[in-house]
Amino acid sequence: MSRAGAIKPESDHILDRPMGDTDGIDFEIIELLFFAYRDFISDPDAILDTSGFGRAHHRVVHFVNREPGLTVAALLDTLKITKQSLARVLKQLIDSGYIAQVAGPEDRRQRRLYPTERGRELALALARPQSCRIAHAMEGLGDDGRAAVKAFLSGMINPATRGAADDQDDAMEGHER
Amino acid sequence: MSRAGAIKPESDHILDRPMGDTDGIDFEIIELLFFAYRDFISDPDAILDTSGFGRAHHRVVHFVNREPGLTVAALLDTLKITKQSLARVLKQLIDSGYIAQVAGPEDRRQRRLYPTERGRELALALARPQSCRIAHAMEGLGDDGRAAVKAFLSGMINPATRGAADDQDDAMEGHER
DNA sequence: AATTTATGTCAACATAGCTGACATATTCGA
DNA sequence: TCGAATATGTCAGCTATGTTGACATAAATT
Repeated sequence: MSRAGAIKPESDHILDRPMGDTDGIDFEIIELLFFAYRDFISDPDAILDTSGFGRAHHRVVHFVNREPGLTVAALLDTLKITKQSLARVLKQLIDSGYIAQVAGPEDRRQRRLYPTERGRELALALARPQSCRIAHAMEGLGDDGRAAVKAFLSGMINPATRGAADDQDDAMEGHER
Repeated sequence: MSRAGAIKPESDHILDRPMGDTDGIDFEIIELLFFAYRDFISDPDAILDTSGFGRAHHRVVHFVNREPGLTVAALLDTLKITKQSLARVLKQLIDSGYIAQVAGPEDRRQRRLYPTERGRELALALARPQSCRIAHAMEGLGDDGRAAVKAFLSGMINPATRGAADDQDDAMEGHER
């Protein structure tokens, strides 16, 4: 039924020329990023399907393992999702024994999040294929090429976010946010 | 209620050491990719919110503009989603006048997809901030650095996908898939 | 004429995001 | 010390976007 009407829309100003590089836009990198990221997350996705978890769980497990003891607020800030959204997956991860909560030593309102051994194993299992993929993609590159990749990716990140990401080796204890 | 039980799970083997670079895993790039991609799609997301569309629409509009006349089957293959999933957003885009369908000249079962001027404008508007972000991230890099970035991103893509992405300038007419 | 192909469509479901409202425990400031 | 602010949890419902399975139609192929 929608068939007959759609056949010859000659009035609709149809364009048949590809949107190309005449517009000064770097479509190549845009598409490379799309495909690269899609395949990049397909590796952990396959593992997660087995465990009954999803990408949301992946992110939580990852960051809790990267910064044991981080607060719920800090995690929310990193993930940029709502607490209701986090609550769902976090509860499952705690109930399944991948993550444990401990009341904050100073501020006992806080629930600091720690990985269990099980949680650590999962995080590592998820990171491994991604690391392999990265290593493969870096294969042909020299130190300067690798540095360029890091500089590029850093430059893609918003300043506010970048602040947190750059300080990945700092504890930043004392002012969570 | 879940409060009392969660405070002191000393039996649970809690880990307080960050999952670090002792495991031979490149967590830095993993996180850079996560943040970079998140911010990368936040630009078009903001525009799409205005139009009442979402990321799914973005992808469809993008690829139809990049390869006008592509078939539904080819688009499904690029996006790697089901036809039912595509149908929803495609219908909206057609109804709103962003994309037009034309029966295939040779095989009239095909619905070849073309952008309208409106669709082209939307695709460009969505690509522009992404291109700016990329240009900014590339700023400090020389030609070799830029080449390294492209090589890296290409290397991150699965071979099957990479085939299609590499041929982006080919018409590939005659064997859609 | 029968089958395969390209596409569309209906129905039901899952994941993961969202808003809004409200509860509880704890800390902090006046 | 009391009231406000903070950190977190939770209930209820909505949206976007993916999934599977089943079936319909038109056109091409054999």
